[in-house]
Amino acid sequence: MPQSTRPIAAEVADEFSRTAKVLVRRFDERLGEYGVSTPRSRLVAEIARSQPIRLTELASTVGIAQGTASTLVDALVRDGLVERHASADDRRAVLLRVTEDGAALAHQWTAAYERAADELLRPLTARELTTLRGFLQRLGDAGTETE
Amino acid sequence: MPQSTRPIAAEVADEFSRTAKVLVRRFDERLGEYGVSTPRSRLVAEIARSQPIRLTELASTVGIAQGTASTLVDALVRDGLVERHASADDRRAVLLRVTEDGAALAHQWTAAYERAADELLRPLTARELTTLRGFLQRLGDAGTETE
DNA sequence: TCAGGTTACATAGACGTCAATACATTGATA
DNA sequence: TATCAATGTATTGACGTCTATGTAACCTGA
Repeated sequence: MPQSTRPIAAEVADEFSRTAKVLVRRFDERLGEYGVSTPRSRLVAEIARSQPIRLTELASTVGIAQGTASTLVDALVRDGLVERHASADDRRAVLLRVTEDGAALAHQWTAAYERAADELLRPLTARELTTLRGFLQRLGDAGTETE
Repeated sequence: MPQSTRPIAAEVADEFSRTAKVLVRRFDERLGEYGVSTPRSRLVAEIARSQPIRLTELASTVGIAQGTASTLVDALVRDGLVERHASADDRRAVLLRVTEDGAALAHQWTAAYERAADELLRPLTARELTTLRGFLQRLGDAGTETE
């Protein structure tokens, strides 16, 4: 009966894609109650945590392309949550900071993000979460290394 | 030293998002060599595997919204890889089948997809992959259940 | 038989994302 | 100092994705 000739790796890839989409959707639902999308929330949180931070560093920390970060930050600046400052050292660089409004919202959104994470990942025990984090890091790092 | 006041769940959520993006990107690179995107490849493969299949069923199997599936299938039909047939039973329904060309490409793309999966998931052992699959299923299923 | 709710699909508009490109600045080298 | 490659951002065009909505067909109960 089991015609599972489908390789385990392919199955995991399928499942990964599925689960990633489901989780993204649920995160967006949770954060949507606060009137913010997940990407915006993550960007503001990261800027608040590491300010002042360069655009490129922000992009790589959050794991998005530099161009994407540029566009998203643009919207945050338009909304008055983030400010761009020229760097004194390097006039090409842009240093990002949150505004007062941005800081307040960042605080609120970070809490909401953490609650959502806690809730959505509840099916796994703390021990399993640690294992999962290890798996994810190994998968994400492979190929990024010194090769 | 460790100021890891950041909850483990939030860290895992961050890492999940990061890794998902990295993997998606790498899959696209691999499959791009065959002139196809990952979503297109997965759709054609699933249609080939389960034909004739309804649009809605296809969408839920692959884990995308029905409207998205509709748009993507549209492109596949335009490219002559997939055909839409009216269902005899239910005139609202659309039954999807691959064309001869589609079947040939599906075969090739499925192989490429499986090779890519095997390669990208190589950092984990077979045993770990099984564990990971279980984690993913539990995360994805939670909330979808009989509640 | 027909009215109203449900289901299947298509379409529209918005968003996040990427790669590729353009531009300004920097740094290293001749 | 003049030049040229490398670096930091912004912009552009394409794609996959979602939700919300529209339309047609189905089904059920009076």
